[in-house]
Amino acid sequence: MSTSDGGGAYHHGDLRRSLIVAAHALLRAGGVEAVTLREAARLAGVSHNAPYRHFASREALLAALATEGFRALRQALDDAGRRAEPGGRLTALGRAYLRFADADRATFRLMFGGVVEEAGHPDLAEASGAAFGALRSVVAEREPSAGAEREALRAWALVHGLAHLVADRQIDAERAEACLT
Amino acid sequence: MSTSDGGGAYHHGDLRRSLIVAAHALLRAGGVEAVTLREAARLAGVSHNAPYRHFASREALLAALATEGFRALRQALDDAGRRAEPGGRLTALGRAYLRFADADRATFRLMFGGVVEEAGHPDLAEASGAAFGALRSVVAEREPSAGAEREALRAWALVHGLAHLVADRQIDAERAEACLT
DNA sequence: ACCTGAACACCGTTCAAGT
DNA sequence: ACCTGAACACCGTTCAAGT
Repeated sequence: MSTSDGGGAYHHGDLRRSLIVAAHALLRAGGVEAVTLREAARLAGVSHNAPYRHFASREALLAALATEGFRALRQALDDAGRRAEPGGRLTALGRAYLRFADADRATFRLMFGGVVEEAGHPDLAEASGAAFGALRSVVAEREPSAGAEREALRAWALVHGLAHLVADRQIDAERAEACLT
Repeated sequence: MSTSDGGGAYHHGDLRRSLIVAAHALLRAGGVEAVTLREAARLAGVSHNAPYRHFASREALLAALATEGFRALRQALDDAGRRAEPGGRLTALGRAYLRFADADRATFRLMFGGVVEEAGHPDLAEASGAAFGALRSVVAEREPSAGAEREALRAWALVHGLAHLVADRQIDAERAEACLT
């Protein structure tokens, strides 16, 4: 009801969301360093100070972006896993992982760039844990033998490394996908 | 002669180097966002404007840090390759790569974080190319068969992914090294 | 609750000088 | 050549108000 009642007094039914959308646009366009509270506020049409009602600091806004990124990644991994036959599940998840990195390089880098530390951002830690959990469980299901943990870690690292190389434009997404077997 | 003649008029025989050292300390202590020209100048004992004699912009300073990082990485890879027997060369390089990421996480992230683009920084592009070349040549020497390119890329991605996981503190360096076989 | 304007200490960058 | 001080437009963050 608060979203569409058209009241004129407050600009937004959901300023928090507007700020995240604006910040995401800034992130995609110019990387982390282009994400500023003041510019996000400008894009959302509010004063430079309004964001503090929703984010305690610039880092909190960045943490929210990273959190959304991990949720989207987890969603993509889950969808890929559901659509694949059991035998091809790991490859399907790997492809989804690589496509995520390729489609939103800036967010991928924010998620893994160390600018926001998970400590002190429980939502972020939870979202990141959930995304890794989705990947790990599928890896584990394919490697139930002895030495499974090491093989699971290798598979994870391979996908993760390929994703970084894709995000850094060192290789293109197709070559990366061909490495998944 | 200019380094130690103790002339009092100019603070430094090599302000450029002093600034890089200062910026590196800032990078290690607080990540990319903590690297500012003004603070580096302060640490070097010069006015906030002096750095512009040596770096055209903040990004140029960051590019210099990344360049030094790639040179150090290349050095570490070369040393590791020289010390290893031919059969264990790839593993040795992988270990050196992981140790580099573990020892200087912030620089590793700067090198691969996308904040500085290689285009427009030829020194950086050259240093990065040289480091990758060292890795690639050893990978290629171990995989001379058909499908070699794909296997080389897999090996590279594995090491790179492990290094990122180490830099992000998702796994520790020992577990990562155990994955190199 | 949610928003605003003024204020403070920072930063990158430029300019006009000084030796 | 190399350095300085003043200046400008930004930014994060805080404070005192307004509805």
